[in-house]
Amino acid sequence: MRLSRYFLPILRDTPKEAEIVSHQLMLRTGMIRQSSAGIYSWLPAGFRVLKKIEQIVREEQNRAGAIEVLMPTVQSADLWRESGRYEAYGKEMLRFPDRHDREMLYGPTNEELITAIFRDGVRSYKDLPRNLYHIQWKFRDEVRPRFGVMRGREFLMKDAYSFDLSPEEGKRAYNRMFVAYLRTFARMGLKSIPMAAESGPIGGSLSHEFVILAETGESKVYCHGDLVAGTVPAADTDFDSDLEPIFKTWTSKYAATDDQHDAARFEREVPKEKRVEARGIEIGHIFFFGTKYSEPLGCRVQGPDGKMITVQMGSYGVGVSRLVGAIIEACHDDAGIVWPIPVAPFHAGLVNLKAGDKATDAACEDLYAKLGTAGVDVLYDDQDERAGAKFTGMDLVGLPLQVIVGPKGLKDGTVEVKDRKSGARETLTPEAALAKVAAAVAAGDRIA
RNA sequence: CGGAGUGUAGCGCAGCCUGGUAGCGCACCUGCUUCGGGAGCAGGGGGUCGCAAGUUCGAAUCUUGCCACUCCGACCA
Repeated sequence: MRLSRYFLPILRDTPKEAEIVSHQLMLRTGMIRQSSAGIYSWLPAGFRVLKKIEQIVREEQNRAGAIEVLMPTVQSADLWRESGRYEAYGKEMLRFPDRHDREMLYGPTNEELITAIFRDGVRSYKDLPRNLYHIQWKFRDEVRPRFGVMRGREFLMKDAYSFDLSPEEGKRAYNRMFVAYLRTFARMGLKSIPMAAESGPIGGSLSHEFVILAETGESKVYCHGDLVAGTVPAADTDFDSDLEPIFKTWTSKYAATDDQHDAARFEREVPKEKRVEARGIEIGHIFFFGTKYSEPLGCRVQGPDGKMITVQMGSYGVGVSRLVGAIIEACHDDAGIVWPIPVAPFHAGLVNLKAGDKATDAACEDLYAKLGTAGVDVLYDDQDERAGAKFTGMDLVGLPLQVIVGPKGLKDGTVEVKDRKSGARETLTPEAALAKVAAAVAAGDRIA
């Protein structure tokens, strides 16, 4: 993409409504604009990041055997009456009548709808186990939205729902999502920690929150230090195998959110030097809740003995839009965002230090074409303007690599490659620069 | 929903106390000079001062009501 044809409205000053760094940086780098409290438009750069995160989530869901569907944002109140949640949900649910005065709502979650869909589509125990997910906008009319996309009213969420014949099978489904989540967040450059959690209004018995540590986290968390550097299951993990050992490894050490924290147990089980007390951002939450929804909604299948079996369910959420903010909270420095390669809006910036100079333009055009061919997403700063303003823009926007091309270097047949994270610069031939960037991008898409 | 604040150009702000018809920095447009890391000079465009009512000869400024947004708390992916 050429900057001269792109829409990247950068702000030099920080808008005053933004309190936390991710919100400030998202506004400044032209990723989002607020349209009303807790509701945002995604501008091109932000939308790219959102889509990259969404795609990683999708790939790992698919890898774990979940099947993608798409349910609507607007739902009818009827189903919610069946589950009993229409009254229970309260003011967080946005309700409105349609033209026939039917009661409608903007979905805050989808347990009811997916259960009805699944119920109406299966008859036999042979149709289980299944896990259906979708990635769709949700709306929860929060009393107090804040922190930009970290706590908006409208947000993009991946929610998966598992259907099993027995609690034991249900636990296996839970484990599959548990492992998928560890991989999902690791692929985005995050160190997520599963923590015992309260199941809250969704209900149920087994629940873990996936949390990343960040100063601006909303809640206090406590865990064993070993969990921060835990080993993430590899891509070739067999999701049909027994994943309980992986689950045990990750849950045997102490980790709890504030509301579940047991100070005495923490001190008993975790040696002093390993105790981590920090703030955390919740980026995923998984629940096993048995028949809480399948029972009232009548989601049953016929078993081999001819008897009806009420399906065991779990639900598994990832805050996709929240992750954009969460990643920035975890990955930034004084100069701006430092994107992990897999979620960066562009892998690399190509900077023309002297647009209008024939040799420089030609070298840039050549590199631009070749980087594209090599599978590198490039933002090409081709603007015929004063050079200075561009570079800090690249740093602010946080592109992982920058290829800097100017007449002086070209005299010696070289360009510069700058690494955003370390700030290191290397003087290379254009061919070597191309190879280096392509290799870095390929390496960056693997789990470290 | 309780408490506290803020609304003046795209962003950041001054002006309001002590009413006289709007200003600064950045951004934007034009020209010239510049050009290896957030350029300089000159010229210029853009605002019914959140909305409404009131007071007044006259309201960004005073009064009242409303709306929006932000922060702290309670609540939450």
